Amino acid sequence: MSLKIYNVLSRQKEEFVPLTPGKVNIYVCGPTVYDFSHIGHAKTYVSFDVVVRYLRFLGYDVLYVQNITDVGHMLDTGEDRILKKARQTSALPMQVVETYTRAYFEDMDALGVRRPDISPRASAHIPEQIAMIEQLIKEEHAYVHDGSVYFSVASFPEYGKLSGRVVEELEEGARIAVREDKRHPADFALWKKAEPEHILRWPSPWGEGFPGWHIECSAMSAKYLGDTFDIHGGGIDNIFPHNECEIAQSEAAHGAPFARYWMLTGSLTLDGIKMSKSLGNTMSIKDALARWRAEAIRTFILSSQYSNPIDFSDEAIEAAYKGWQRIWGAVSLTREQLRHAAPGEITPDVMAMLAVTREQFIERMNDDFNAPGALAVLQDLTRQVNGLINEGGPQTQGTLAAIDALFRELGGDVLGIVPDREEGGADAEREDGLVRLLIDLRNRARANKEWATADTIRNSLKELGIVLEDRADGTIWKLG
RNA sequence: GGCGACGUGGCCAAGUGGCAAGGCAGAGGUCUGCAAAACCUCGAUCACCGGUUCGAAUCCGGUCGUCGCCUCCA
Repeated sequence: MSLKIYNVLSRQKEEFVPLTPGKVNIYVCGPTVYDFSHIGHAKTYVSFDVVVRYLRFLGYDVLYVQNITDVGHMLDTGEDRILKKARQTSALPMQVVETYTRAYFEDMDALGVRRPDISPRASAHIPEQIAMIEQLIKEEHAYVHDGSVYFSVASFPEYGKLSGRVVEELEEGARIAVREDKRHPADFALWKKAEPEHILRWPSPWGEGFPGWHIECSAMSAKYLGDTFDIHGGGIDNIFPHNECEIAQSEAAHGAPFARYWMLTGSLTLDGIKMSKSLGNTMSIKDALARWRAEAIRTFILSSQYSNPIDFSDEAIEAAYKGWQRIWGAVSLTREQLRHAAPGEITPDVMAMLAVTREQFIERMNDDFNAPGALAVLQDLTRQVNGLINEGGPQTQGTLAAIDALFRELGGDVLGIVPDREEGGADAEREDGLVRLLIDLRNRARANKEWATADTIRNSLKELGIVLEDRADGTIWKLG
């Protein structure tokens, strides 16, 4: 069975056939760096992280580009949001940009999101954007008015094909501000003339100004991925106008199809309400990471299909965390057993079971990256491994190593929820040694039926976040 | 008003024509010094109405409801 992707452009699931066999070029709309990233960003970027990880798992040579918007993203007051932040914090605009770009990568790193191959900044691609605008003017898809340049929606009949919007209806909409300088209310800015107080400015054929928000994605995706590329991703909330404008600009300028598959992630609500800067009900990734470990957040996000909306709540993420603990418990148990397992080959039964698991996992992921289904497969594996180790007696090195390898491959490499080892930094080994020493002392007490001493050690460790579990074959510990 | 998603057991959620995955919570059991973990067992006619079909959660029509977008937002 081959990979199928739900293509928003065609509104149906399609078999994925890359432009160039074996290679996938993918572009995902990145963040505007004027504030800390929130858990909505986490949903989108964790989702695409898994998409890219899975494509690589399948053997594709993936080139993943994700922009950093550091200019041109305006508020409806006409003020650039980065300039606004700079003014509020008495900082230079590029200081603001640098601060939040770094914070964004820190957050993504902490969430286990692998970095894109290229993270181009809008401000570093002004010449490319100007060149593209000139091309659009030449092709009569854009016009100049008083130092600004607008894209003419009327010149591109397919405008609206992604979002299902119809230009005529937009015209009637009362919510689109009619600007004197636009020929059509739906026309959008490619280049804006900079007023004297606007610090972020560049020279252009039309005078000093700055690029419109949409053009960066068109210019930078073309530069790094080509006029036509395989997958374009982003959050569903940007389908209109942003994504629609990208398509119009790119296809009008290049005379070639833009992205072939459009994948858009569902929005995230917080306690049932849409999270937005204007409403003020946001939760930053840093806040979330202070309360839950990254794997719990990833598991929560991957518990529903990427295209569906999800609601973030304490109950929901707690349930996801408990579910993750089951998987992690089986992985830890496997690795613990592996420390002193007898040499030996993998048994045929286990080999067959692992092969079926791997097959089912791939089947689920091939169905439009069905991560929830893939998680269910890992839960089945978890149940079988627990049964095998707890009831099936001691397992050989070969068996345990194969189980561990499969967890690493599917849960680790693809989903990013099974770490190579429990975190603990440089002191991890020392900590492990100390805990094992305490376990040894406690077990001597238990042998003498000194239950009070044994329980004191266990309870004290629990307060430090270390949980002991007495098994028939020995005591193991884990972080609670 | 327009566009688009969605409504599956207490909660989350997979499943696009053929006996309804998985997780969380709950109940009972096994194991255990106790605990924890684990394992076993137990639960849904899939919002409602009508239609197509031998057969529908899945297709079609309608009703009700929730959410997102249309203005900055991943």
